[in-house]
Amino acid sequence: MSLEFELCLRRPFTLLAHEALLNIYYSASCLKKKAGEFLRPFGLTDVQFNLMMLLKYQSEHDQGLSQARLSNMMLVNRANITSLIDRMEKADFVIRTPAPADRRSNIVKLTGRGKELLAEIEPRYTKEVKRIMAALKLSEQKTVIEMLERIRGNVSELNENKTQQDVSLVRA
Amino acid sequence: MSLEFELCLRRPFTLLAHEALLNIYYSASCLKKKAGEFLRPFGLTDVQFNLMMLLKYQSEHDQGLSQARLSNMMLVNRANITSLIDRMEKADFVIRTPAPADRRSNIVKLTGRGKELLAEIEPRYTKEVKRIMAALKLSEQKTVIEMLERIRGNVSELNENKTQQDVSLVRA
DNA sequence: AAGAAACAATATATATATAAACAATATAAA
DNA sequence: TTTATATTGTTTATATATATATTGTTTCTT
Repeated sequence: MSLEFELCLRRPFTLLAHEALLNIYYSASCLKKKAGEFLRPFGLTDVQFNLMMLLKYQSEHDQGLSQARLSNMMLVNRANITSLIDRMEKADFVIRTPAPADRRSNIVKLTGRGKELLAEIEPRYTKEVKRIMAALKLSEQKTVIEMLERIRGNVSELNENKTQQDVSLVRA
Repeated sequence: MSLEFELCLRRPFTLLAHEALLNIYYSASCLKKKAGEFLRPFGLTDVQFNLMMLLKYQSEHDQGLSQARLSNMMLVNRANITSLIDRMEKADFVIRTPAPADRRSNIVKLTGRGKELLAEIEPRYTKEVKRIMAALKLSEQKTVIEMLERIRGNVSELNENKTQQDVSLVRA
């Protein structure tokens, strides 16, 4: 269903580029909303779930990740990570410990309860992602990814939210 | 540049569907951020600009739109529109007047200042949208739109944020 | 017409987002 | 090694988002 229809617009878009842009934006909004509804019964927000997934899959041997690393991987401003972790720590999903090597840094890890909850949610989440994205064939999914990458390439050079360390880490 | 690279992930995605979903989500986030940076010098947020564009292009003969209509067209919860209009009214971008036909309803219109500002911003905004979306050929833009529509179709039947009036309005 | 249902705007509580500024710490450069 | 710069986490202020509840108002049903 077209955006024009979904948003009850009286007049069509005059610029295709703008319609495409708003489609990306609106689709993300729908997906985010859907994720929120799905996760709500588990007491999680989509952002919190995403953070837990990163802790599970992006940290070596359950070592956890620093708040700075998490914020880079999540597009979440460093300023938000503080309160986000605060809430998640209060809910006993994660724990925060001082990093031994760097006294500025905190290491965030999943708690037992966090791991259990994630184990319960993840298969259902994956199933739902597959169901929704089955709207596209695998080849089409690749096409969308590639096109979106091209668009982001035109938005800006590099996300300035990254540190030099991150950049070199990735280029390595 | 791949999401894996941009987010400095240590491990690749295991599920293509998930990678595609996160690409949509991340791309929208980048575009929103970019729009915010672009509009900031004019004293506007992306949401406020979007609202002003709707007032300009979606109301008949400058009649304005009700808050309810605006919230449907914007994906913004009705609860948010109140404070959004409050801020924009205070900044003299829009005015709110009671609807003559329905005493429950407010009509929102652009002020002179709002129109002037929009006239100043719009051509530059359009230029920037064109520049960014030039990453895709017109045929590709159509493809993206069509694919995203299919995905949204799988997310849910209909946005339950709409009133029956809106739905019938569109189907008319 | 009377009652039930729907609707418009508002208010409140919570959770992100943004930018900006800060203190403590670490690292690079001279 | 001192100095300059960069980084980490935090706090604050503002702007959306979500859900939920409430007050008028309108419309639909009977």
